[in-house]
Amino acid sequence: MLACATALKALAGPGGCKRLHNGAVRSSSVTLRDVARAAQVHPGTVSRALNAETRGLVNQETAERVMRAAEDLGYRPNPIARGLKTNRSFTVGVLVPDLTNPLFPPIVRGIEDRLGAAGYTSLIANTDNDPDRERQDFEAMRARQVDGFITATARADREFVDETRGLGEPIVLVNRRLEDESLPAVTVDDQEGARLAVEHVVALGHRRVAHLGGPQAMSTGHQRHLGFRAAMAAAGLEVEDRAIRFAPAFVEDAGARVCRELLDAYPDATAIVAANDLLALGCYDVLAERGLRCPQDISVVGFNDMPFADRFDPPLTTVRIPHREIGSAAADLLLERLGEAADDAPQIRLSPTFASRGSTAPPRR
Amino acid sequence: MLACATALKALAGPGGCKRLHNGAVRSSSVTLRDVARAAQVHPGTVSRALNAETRGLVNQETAERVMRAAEDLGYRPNPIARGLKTNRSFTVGVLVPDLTNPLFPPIVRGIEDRLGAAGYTSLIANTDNDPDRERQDFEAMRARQVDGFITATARADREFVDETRGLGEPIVLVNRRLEDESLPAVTVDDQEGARLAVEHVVALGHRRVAHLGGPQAMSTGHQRHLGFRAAMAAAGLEVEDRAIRFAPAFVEDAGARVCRELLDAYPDATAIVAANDLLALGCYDVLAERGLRCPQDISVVGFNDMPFADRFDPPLTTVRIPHREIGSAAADLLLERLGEAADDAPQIRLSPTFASRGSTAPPRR
DNA sequence: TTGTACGCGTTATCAC
DNA sequence: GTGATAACGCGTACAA
Repeated sequence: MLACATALKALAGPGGCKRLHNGAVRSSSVTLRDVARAAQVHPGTVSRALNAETRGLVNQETAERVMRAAEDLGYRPNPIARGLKTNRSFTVGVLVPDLTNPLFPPIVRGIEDRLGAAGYTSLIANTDNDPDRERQDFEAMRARQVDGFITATARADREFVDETRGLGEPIVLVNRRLEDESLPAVTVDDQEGARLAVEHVVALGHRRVAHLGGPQAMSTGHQRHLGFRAAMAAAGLEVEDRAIRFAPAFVEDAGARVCRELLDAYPDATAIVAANDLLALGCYDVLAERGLRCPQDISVVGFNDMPFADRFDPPLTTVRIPHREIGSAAADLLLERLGEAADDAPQIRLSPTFASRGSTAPPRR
Repeated sequence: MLACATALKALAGPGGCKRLHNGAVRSSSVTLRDVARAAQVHPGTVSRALNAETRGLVNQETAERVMRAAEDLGYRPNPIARGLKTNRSFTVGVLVPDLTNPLFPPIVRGIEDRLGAAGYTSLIANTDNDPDRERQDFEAMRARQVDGFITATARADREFVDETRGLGEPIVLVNRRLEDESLPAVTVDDQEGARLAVEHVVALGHRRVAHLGGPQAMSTGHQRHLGFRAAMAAAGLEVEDRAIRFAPAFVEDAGARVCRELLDAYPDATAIVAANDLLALGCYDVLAERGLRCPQDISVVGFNDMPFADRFDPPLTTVRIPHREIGSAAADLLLERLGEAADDAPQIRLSPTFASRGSTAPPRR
């Protein structure tokens, strides 16, 4: 008996063996026509019978015969061919800055799980926040006929909007929003989150609270900054200019660098509200290098509740966001738009909660 | 002037506007034929001219004319159509148990970056270690005509091998290997890693060393166990049965549960070599709940050096593996096989290193 | 209700 | 060196 694998290799093409030695059926390349032959009908009929929406057009028992044949042969429609005809690939592009940033995996899973349940596959690309690379990924995905996009990348608004206009594919923003709210977006309520953070340290007795902000070109950085100011004002606390510094990126070393500036300019701060957990970790490093203890000497609050934040030393007090739900909500938004082109741009804001842990304590000074 | 976006929506099909008001060229759907028309040649010629491998068959200046026309029109070859003809999708399927497990993002990035550079796109699926879901993802990817697979999932060998046989697409294992080494695999040298861990604690003076092992059905769990035994023997240390327990999964709560059993059975252990960082974190929890201090009362060693392991309390001493390189090596292996079907099955073992941090110290008892 | 025929965008195999 | 033509697998008007 000729081994199936060998036969396949010899043929080096489609139409290989359909039955393995164990009797299991394997669709190496069984097409619509094969099913048609088996069911004694025309390929067109098979197409109709197998497609749920057109099944009504075909005789009940013919349909059943076809479906049984398809089942027997292990027929799997070829999405490539289907897409060529229908201009739909049932694929969506997901752009994130960096999958190794712990913020994104849960969001991506939220997206993928929801999209997968709806029969869509997601293509993931990491842009490293490089506009060129982002553009490139974008084009590559369009070339692959993705039906839509979900993006968590952060490009300057104008530029992004310009390139997005006239785009055939719907696009949903996740964990970021546009200033003019012209694109559907799912984020956490960043201002609310910042308020939770400020209220927490204020309740502990802090008065001299600093803000280690994120990039102001990103909506998260900007909104959290606004939220910080608003909450401080609401608490009747003055915010000096030197109490606020912005990191150019949401990464640890930027956080450390800017934290040094912040402490130099505002040495009597007793608490730092960071715009992001990684920035907060940068603070940890600076405090350690300056012999300051956290939380005894200075309290630190993060934002995002990244995985394992409760394992840090000290366990990070932080604003908790529903990562997974953010992803699935974005997927839902896109799914709606994939069906029928909508021209509204819902702005979904999910509520953050708060995780009080070991990096905050009442001030001693 | 009619807005382009509106026109597109009205047409609701291909062949929309090709030029935006700003003069930028956008390929809403410019095809080979459009280029052919523009360059005054036959579509076939365009195909040849644009494909690097067949370009030699076409006149130098004709080729240039075609390429310029393609450039001008912003032509992007449609991979769908190409795939239909060539039976290649330039897509590979990547299966991981769970992207939110911090071990995988760096590996996936290693894979994607390498694959992307070679013009391939990767489809990622999370199986949650559910065999049914894995099978399903596998089939879905085959249906999408992926050219090959890279999988980090852990299924029982036999089953997996059976379903893999006669598969047209090449497959590469990452971070796991088959007992019989019948499939190409890239892993770290797990036994070597376990040896590093054991030697470290032995050098610190530990004699009563316990092993919190991983699932023995997984090669990582199994190999690390073997490595532990071998290293202990090499150090002239006896390993009692009660000094070893296996967790059913590489997750924190399994680690905690089994760590309790381990400590109950072997209360005078002074060091625990865990098969994985998450299991080590489970140990942290149990030590804390029993009032034992780490490392003063008991030392703990992890495996993987997951991101932020140095931030834990205490900073986790662990075996360090080159996550990213593991991914890119796997991608390389697959890339080789995508070109020409090879029937060898290289077993690449990357060397682990060691990160000595705060969770280990000399024994006090 | 079902068969026919064509087209989606590309590549491959022929001629010329 | 280039053009014509036929596929690839599927969906879908249109005809029967």
